[in-house]
Amino acid sequence: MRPLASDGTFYEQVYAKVRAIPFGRVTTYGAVSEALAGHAGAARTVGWALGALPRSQLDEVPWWRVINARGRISISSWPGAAEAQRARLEAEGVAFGPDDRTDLDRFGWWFAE
DNA sequence: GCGTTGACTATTG
DNA sequence: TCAATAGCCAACG
Repeated sequence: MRPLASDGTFYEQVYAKVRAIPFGRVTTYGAVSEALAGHAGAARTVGWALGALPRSQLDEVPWWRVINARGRISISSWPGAAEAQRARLEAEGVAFGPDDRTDLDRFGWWFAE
């Protein structure tokens, strides 16, 4: 994997990575960041990139499969996004615990697994 | 080219 | 487990 944006902007690569997440699996912002930039420091940039995701791409990029390191949804981008994300994940078979947390040991997916 | 901005993460109390 | 802090990086204005 190339170190950084060489085939487009960083967040376009984020979109490509997110598209690679298989059905029924989730990953973390830090994992995407590490897969792209080689370190987890750009995790915020990943979130920022997904926040800049155009509506036309919302159905093509499975942004809902990207959550934080705790297996939790902490979206504040647009209202109702967290509920929509949870609904989509549950539709894919991803179970949420009583604390709205997913089991990363079961549903977590890493690019270098 | 610089300062601000975040859908983050790790650490500390 | 939660809250506050600090470090982090790329895009935007």
